[in-house]
Amino acid sequence: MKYSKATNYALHTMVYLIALPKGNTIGVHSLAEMQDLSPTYLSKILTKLAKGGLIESTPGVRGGYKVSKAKDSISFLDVIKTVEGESNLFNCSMDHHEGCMIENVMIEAEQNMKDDLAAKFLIEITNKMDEQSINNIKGKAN
Amino acid sequence: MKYSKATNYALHTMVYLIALPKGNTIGVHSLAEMQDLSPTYLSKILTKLAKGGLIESTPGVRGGYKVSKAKDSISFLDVIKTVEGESNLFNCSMDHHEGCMIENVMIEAEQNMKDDLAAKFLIEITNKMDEQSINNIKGKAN
DNA sequence: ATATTAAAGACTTATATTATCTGTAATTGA
DNA sequence: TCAATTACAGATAATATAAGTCTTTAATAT
Ligand code: SF4
Ligand code: SF4
Repeated sequence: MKYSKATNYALHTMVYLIALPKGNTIGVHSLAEMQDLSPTYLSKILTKLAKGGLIESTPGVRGGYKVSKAKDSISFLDVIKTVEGESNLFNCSMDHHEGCMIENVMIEAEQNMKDDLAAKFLIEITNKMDEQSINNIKGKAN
Repeated sequence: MKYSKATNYALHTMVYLIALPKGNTIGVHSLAEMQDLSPTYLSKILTKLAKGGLIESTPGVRGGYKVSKAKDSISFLDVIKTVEGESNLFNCSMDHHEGCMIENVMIEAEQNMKDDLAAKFLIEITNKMDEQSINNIKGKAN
């Protein structure tokens, strides 16, 4: 059981987007280049984040992506939920779920993780980025 | 990201083994039948649990499996760790991990889940099984 | 108009999970 | 000793999911 690479890419991308000056956008090409991955693949992930309401996009010349919420309000959980989906880590395929105690235990444990992830904000990561990286990103903004 | 079916099978199997009278063993055939799955596949999972020290096996006629620790000491985490392995949910493939703050956040969140799973014991599930199920298992002991 | 950008869908490839098949070794009991 | 029973190991196959590519379309600014 592992988080997908897509989650990794999404988290890093969000950190970059948060580092952008307010209102600026950056294209998927630059974002992919910084993470050394294919733009088309990252594009899918960005579309997911956009549909999830975390970022917004503008097509066309000088278009790109920017965050669509207050930068200090975006939690790790927000990103992970959007990319990985909402379903539970443990899901039994049987159909007599009512009152299942095994599921209850698993769901409760998972909730502890989620609570923690909901209280951790990406801006904390961005705030600790070094000056050079920040300037690098700003330089790539549209 | 999901827990594997193997984890589900392992948890149920452990509940059954804990329900057995102390010292009794039960074969993989019966355990698989109760969960409606292939004995050979379950066998692999049981071997893993045995190597992990949670259960012990005796081959040969009237052999089978039994728990190898105090029944009230076996936690959900014990089982999950044995089946799913020890690696972290989030693992970045880059090689500059030192002091990575993203990883720190993820690992800490995961630890909250693990702490909870380590405090939940399978015997609680067994204790709440109905009489009929318990007797069914006892009847299949060797 | 044209260049640039995101979005969408079909498709392929890679990887992990799930499952089966076959054979071997250990143990019991007749 | 012999036969039945059981766990164990390894190869293989089947399936599901994730990861990544390719191509086309649509929107936008200059
Ligand atoms: S008891 Fe719960 S986990 Fe077990 S088979 Fe039923 S629903 Fe699934
Ligand atoms: S900062 Fe952390 S998560 Fe990001 S690439 Fe480096 S090691 Fe991986």
